[in-house]
Amino acid sequence: MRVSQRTEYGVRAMIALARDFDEVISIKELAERESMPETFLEQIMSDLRKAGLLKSVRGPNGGFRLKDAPSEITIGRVIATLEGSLSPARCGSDCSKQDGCSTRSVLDRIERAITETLDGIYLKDLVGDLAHE
Amino acid sequence: MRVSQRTEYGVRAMIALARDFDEVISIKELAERESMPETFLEQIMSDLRKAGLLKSVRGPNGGFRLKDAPSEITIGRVIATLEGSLSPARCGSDCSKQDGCSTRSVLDRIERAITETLDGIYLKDLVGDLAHE
DNA sequence: TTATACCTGACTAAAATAGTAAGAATAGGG
DNA sequence: CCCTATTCTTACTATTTTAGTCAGGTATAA
Ligand code: FES
Ligand code: FES
Repeated sequence: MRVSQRTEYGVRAMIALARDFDEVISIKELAERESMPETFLEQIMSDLRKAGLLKSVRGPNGGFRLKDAPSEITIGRVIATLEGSLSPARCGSDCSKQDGCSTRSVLDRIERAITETLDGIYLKDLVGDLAHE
Repeated sequence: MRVSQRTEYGVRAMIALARDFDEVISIKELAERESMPETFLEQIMSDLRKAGLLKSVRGPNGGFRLKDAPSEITIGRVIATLEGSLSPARCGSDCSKQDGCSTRSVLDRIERAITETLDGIYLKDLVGDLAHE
């Protein structure tokens, strides 16, 4: 049930952008600051942009910035985007056997707990923290 | 952040044993009932036994039974055993950078939420549910 | 027009997962 | 005492996922 490295990078990138959310920061700069692999980060940023969490600026002096204010983006939204979903279940919400499935009822309760927790944490709540490799 | 197949099998096995917790049930029987791969289940049961969740009986008519009553075993204990821990963090609790680490503070909050949720669910609460492949 | 940076998709190496297989140890029944 | 059913232990293998790399294309400021 561990979170992927990819997700961790993404979260750290979002927090870094939240730190000075008025500036446009390039992938190169970001990767250096947070010591993350540049081309890998590129993919991750692309997904976050497609999900509507980031705005990108192309060309020289281009880069990324948050689409919304750090006080409006929850970490739940970030992780759900990167991880695909917050549910630990192996089968989708369309699984035909859902009804009365014991494993599912447990897994769904986990999802609810995670969602409630993470929807209460905003990027602005984390900008003061350090970012560690 | 998905739970492994292995963990799912283990949970289902525990619930099945909770259904008639006064009987000794063999791996073969269990694997058949729940349609799980027999030799894979064998490993899982072994771990659960080593963790003190099961008692085993060797020889003919042997098998497994719960060590404690279904009203005393939480699903949190089961999953923590199978999964190693309930924490989604990538680095252990001994990580030197823990202090003020942004990712960590988020991940620790997730762990707390999961733990609280799962420590409130006992095997006896799930015996009524069906088990699905 | 050129350098900078995002964008895209295909590719690869390593690690984790999901099993299989083989045999040793133990215990009950004839 | 032997046969058989079962757990126990370890080693191996195939598949999938993860974590990245690489090569090239596209937009844009200067
Ligand atoms: S197997 Fe899909 S919900 Fe239980
Ligand atoms: S890197 Fe281990 S706690 Fe942040």
